[in-house]
Amino acid sequence: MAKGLAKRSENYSQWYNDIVVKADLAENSDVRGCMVIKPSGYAIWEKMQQQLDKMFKDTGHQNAYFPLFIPKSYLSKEAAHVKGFAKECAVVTHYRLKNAEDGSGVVVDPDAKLEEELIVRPTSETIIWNSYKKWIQSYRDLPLLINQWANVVRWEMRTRLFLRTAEFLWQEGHTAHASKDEAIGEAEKMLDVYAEFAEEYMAMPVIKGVKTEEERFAGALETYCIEALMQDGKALQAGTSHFLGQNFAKAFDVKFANKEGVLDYVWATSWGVSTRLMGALIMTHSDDNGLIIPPKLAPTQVVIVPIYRNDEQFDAISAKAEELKKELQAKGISVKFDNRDTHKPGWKFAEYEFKGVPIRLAIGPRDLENNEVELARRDTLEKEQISMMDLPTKIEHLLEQIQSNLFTKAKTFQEDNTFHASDFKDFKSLIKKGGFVYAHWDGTAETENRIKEYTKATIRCIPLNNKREDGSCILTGNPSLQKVLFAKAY
RNA sequence: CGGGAUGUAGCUUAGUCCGGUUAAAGUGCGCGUCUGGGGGGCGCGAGAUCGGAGGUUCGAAUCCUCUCAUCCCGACCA
Repeated sequence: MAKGLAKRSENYSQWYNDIVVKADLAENSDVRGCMVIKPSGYAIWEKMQQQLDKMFKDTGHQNAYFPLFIPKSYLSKEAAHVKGFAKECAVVTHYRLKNAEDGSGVVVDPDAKLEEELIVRPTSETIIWNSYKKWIQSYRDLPLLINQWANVVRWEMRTRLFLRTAEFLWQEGHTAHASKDEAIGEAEKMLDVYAEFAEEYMAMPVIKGVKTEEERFAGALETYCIEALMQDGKALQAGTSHFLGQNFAKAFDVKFANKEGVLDYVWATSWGVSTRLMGALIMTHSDDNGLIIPPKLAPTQVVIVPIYRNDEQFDAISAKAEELKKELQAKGISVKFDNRDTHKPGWKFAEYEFKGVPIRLAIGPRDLENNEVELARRDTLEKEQISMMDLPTKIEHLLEQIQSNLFTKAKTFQEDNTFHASDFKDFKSLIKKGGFVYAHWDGTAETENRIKEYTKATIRCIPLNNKREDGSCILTGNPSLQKVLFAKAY
């Protein structure tokens, strides 16, 4: 086990925190609830961004940027929306500081009070729809498919690095459509994009579904989500996509003339994923030896560590390593040759293992003599001596293998920890154990809340393409048409 | 905002109950040296006005008062 890292089995949340801090991904800042994302962590986020951005563009979206500050009056235009966010908004009330008269520093200048307070965006629906009103007049202006990469602020009481922070980074897509069906199609399409990203790139299996009314986004008619299962048996919502109906169009008076010249409100969607995905990535794959990053998101996929006793050996190894590095780079593989003389090989091994680099190559004098390298893979911790012959091709294939192995492992874990409850007693013990639990539910918010009260478990989603099966609610015994997915959640 | 706790070196902490030389350790940092195939050994060194203010005392990290800050548990949550 890695030094200074808690074991998952003993203290899961300590383990998570240790990984984030010791793998140098992020740290708490002096600003309560806010984090500093360090270079190692930000590099992974950039890989995620790059891929998602490409997928958004491939599905016809364009990036734009809207203001950080939202006039208070905008936020209050959609009733359900403001209700959902009111309790966690940061508010700007003044625009100037001045020197304190007693010389103790600066104070807020009471003369610089804003006419109307500005809200630091918790999400941007309102300010964006205020613009859309000006942009949309005709069916020819539709669909409008916009995404923005931004930071948002939600004043959380209890925060955890990446999983819940007061300020976080995300993307938010906001689209406008001429028809209801098209908007629903868009929300579903983006959910598919998220699911594909999660499974193909993060190697994290997810369940696609819709939220119950209780769990729905403030202002949405339907909230779609992808839910993932973490190693401690708790669920994590990894992405959401909302069908907003005409709620925002009505609140901001966004109408368009259709082909017949008749005015109608436009139909809307919004969808987002955040730096919370970093938390999901960490908790899906990592082990008691540290972080594990799937190759497709690893900023460094291969690291080469030289082992030597003198300058002569170092020079010979460096020449070989540089050559190998070029060959790997030619195949689009990101490589780091760690030629620092300030750290020893053993130290470097531990370091890269902890930081989750998928493949490590060690080259020493013995290897050079035999035309071999020592190859260690992070996912299985296996080490083997392999010939330099065709090494780049072997590594290329191995990276693909590691990627698929991580997904398979996570998928197996998810399957092994998915259960079906037959009655409430059964349900309680399954939930206590952790994992996804399918159970019949009578469809009422009241029952949902009572179950939450008794067990702390919530309905994560009603899976898409769910099997219809008649049954009776585990709590009330009332008729139910299908089982829904319960779990304790982050 | 209710309940509980803690502030001592960059970090983690001991010392506080029961006041007494120059405030201790691990880790990290710097230098030297032996080293180098899994976080290495040895030696030397820098680094703390003990959260802040006031008080009690011959003497305060330690006792008292006030103050500031942070953390944990609850209500809320991408």
